[in-house]
Amino acid sequence: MNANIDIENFILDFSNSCQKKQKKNFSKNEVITTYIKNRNQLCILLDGYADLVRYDLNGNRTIVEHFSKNALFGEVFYTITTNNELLVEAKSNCTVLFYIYDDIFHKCSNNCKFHENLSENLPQLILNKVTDLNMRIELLTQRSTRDKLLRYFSLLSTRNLSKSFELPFSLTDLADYLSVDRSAMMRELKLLKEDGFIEKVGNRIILLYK
Amino acid sequence: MNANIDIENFILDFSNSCQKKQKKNFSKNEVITTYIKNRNQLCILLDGYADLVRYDLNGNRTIVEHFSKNALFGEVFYTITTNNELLVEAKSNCTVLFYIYDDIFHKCSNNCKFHENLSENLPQLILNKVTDLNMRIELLTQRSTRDKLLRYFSLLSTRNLSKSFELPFSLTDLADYLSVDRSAMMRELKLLKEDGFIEKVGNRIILLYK
DNA sequence: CATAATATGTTGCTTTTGCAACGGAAAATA
DNA sequence: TATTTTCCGTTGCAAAAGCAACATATTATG
Repeated sequence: MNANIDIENFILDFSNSCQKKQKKNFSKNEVITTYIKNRNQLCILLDGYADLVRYDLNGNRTIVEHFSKNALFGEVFYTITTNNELLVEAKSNCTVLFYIYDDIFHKCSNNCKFHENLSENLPQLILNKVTDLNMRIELLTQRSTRDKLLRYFSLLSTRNLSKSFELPFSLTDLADYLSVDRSAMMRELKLLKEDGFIEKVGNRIILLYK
Repeated sequence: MNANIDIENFILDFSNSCQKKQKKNFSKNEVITTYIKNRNQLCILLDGYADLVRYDLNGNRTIVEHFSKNALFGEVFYTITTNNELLVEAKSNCTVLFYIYDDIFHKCSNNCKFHENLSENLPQLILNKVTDLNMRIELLTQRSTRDKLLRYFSLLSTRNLSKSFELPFSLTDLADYLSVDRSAMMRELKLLKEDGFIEKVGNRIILLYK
């Protein structure tokens, strides 16, 4: 998000040199990849939206991360310790670059342009991921559904530089993202409207407080 | 944790060259640093234990991260958007290296050994942080206090390669780490004992299931 | 060692959340 | 366009979690 690097050029080089990579298109709702230990797959979302989703043994679905253009994902970011399924699902038509690495920070033997760019830009991209994850943690540590909603709305408001913004999720998915029950979230959403904190027009939220 | 880099040597060089850094000692319960926007401070915990703690407007205390030897912290990892206080508190006697950076990934003009090592090792250290944060998120997305406890215990069990392990937290702090009410957590802990899931001897937990 | 401070353990009560179920709206698909 | 599927919105009831208060144990500290 706050990357001051030339990601467009990076992506371009990423796509045009070296062999251990592959570009693929996906339609909405297709599974882009699953996280499997030791496969060493790194992915970049070139276009579209996708979610990292976990299905646990109780049947709960959790949206672990929400990815948009230029997001990095793959099991390199994950220490896989559970038997839970971890899937990346396309939420729109997507273009994804897959890359299999030996050592993620080392240049390949070919000394190709792609790897030069990768090792140059990867640290900053990963740092961006850290700040994203820290924001996610701030959301999840809110103690009530109301606080989670308000914190999330405030975040979107800041990002959009406006008190009025579109939700990037369906309400069903928002509940899975905040890790709460959908009907309980709907109830809280209604209370927030009744208490004059927000207005909701379709998929658009308008914050009414200071 | 899974860093296959020579962190001891890194730390050594970190300590012995270049000027924009400072080594300090802290006693238990002292505040090591607070997160302040745009100060560009990066810290490495050379020794001891420390917590990143957030105090919110409702008076809740949350342990955002728990740091041990060689952990990286500082506002570079954080997009500070709230008015909440973010403090790093020493949980034992600590030695901390502070470093003020201009551009975190660029070598300084001196071309010193410290910066050479920093830019070499930082990416891997940050990647480790990502995997830590992802585990933290997995914990926090558990839907009940029971599931949070069991997930956390399972994690410690894996780390210690044993069904029996010491808690690195007081129970009060554990509640703040899992983002739940302490008394509710104590109740759940009792139920876990009664239901035969765990045994608890002082600060030691023993897992009794498969 | 005495005393203060902090942590553990417990409980009754209240509030919040989850669960299950349903009808209607909207969107996807044949 | 008709029909199926998914999503939205709601509710009653049950379960879980939070709050407040307290007693006891343990740990720091003068």
